[in-house]
Amino acid sequence: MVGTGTSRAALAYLKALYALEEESPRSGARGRLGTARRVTTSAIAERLAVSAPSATNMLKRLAARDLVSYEPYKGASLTRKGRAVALEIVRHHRLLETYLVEALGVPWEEAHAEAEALESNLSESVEERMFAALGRPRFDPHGHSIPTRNGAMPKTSRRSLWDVSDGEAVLVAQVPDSHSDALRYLAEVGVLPGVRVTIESRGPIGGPLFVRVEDNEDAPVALSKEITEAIWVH
Amino acid sequence: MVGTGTSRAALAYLKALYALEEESPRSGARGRLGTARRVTTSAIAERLAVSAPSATNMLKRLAARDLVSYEPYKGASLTRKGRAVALEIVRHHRLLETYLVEALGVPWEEAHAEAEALESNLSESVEERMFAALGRPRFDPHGHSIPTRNGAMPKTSRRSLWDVSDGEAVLVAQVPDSHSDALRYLAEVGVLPGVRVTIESRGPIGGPLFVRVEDNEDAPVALSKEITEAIWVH
DNA sequence: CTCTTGATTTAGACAGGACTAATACTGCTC
DNA sequence: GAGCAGTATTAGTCCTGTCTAAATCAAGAG
Repeated sequence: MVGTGTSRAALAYLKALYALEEESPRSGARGRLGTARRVTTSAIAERLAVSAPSATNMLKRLAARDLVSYEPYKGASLTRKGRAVALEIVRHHRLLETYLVEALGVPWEEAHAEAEALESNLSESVEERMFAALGRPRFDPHGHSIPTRNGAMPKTSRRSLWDVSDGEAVLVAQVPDSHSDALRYLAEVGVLPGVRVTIESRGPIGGPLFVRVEDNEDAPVALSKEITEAIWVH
Repeated sequence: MVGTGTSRAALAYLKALYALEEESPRSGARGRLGTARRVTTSAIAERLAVSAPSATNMLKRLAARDLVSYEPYKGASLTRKGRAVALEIVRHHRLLETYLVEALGVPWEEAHAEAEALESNLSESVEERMFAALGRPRFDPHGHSIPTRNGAMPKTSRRSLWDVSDGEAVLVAQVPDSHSDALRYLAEVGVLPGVRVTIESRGPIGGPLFVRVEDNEDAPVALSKEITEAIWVH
């Protein structure tokens, strides 16, 4: 299993922390080099649908095990050790998603939840077999890159579809993995990783983006600000 | 996942209870018809490597949820409801074992442990997909029959190899699924489900059984009483 | 019928996780 | 620099599951 001796719940916190560190600060090209971006207690609590005190409580325990560095009122961040565990489980998750979709035909939008249920009990040995069976994939079905076994995470584009200017054509790199309704819709209109899309126009301030999908003669599809912010392109 | 709302630990108890009910009483052709064979607290505790008080405690809680019928000092047995949950998880377990071996090439003797780790988080949907991918198998790699989805358990032979008389030839129906050392050995010498074997001779009282494996010109293999008692034939 | 022994259960603690209510801190505004 | 709003943390409970030590039951031996 993962990060031996680390409970399912603790792993969930580490994973959430990892995700929040990744997505949040964009840190405006600043704050790189060890300036560990701290994540607030409430952000974690919200992400895990747990009360704030529960989060505080768990963060303190994870800190005691040197998996996160936590300073009261200042938020938390993963230690090197905690990051390794988080990456291990992210790898499990994404590999499982890929396997479920590719090998077992699980629908795209259900893969995330199924993988989440299984990820914390997947052994390294089975993981390795799935990895080989899939041909050592580098991306999961949503376009997220799969960390390597020794915990290296390939860099990916961080430009969101929302930030693309009108008329520009870009390649979809990744879409979110949760929110199955949204995923079902994206699959339906063909906005998938690897597909080229062009911004046709956009509605008034904060309004929807009208996107033309390659090889699709239909009317452009309308996508909300929220979803286009979560779609990354290059 | 399984038996919704039932924790991993509780499921382990139900599964153990099911296994113990199955293997124990042989009930000398008597005690059929509803005479629910009661399993002792200590048998469960031993099986799960847990203290006796822990077992008592859990049995009481399972009884409160109407999953087992439990009477102090008299042992416990599964209720209809508990049996259904147990069978569901047994199905998950055996299907997973089969899948791991067939589809992913996990070694025979490791399948049990890997399946155990995953079984309680397998959704019905993924289970169904694995079942279909395998061609709706009826037996797992150790020859145990896989309960149907609606909880019916096909009857199997209950004659143990130990009880076969000298010179008689029988077909191996099933071998145990745990004890990887023993399994590795059985695989090595070719004593597998579906293989025909003949009892050559047996050592002095309680001594090893010497078994000749079909199509194998080598010397007969020696198998202990313990292992031959756990191998079922027809 | 009583005693002894071994299996079981009760009692009492503890660790992990989660919650609500109450308190304390931080940082922004004036 | 004081006040306030909002965020975080502490306090105190609860529920699972597990353990050890102590008490209790059941059943066979005499």
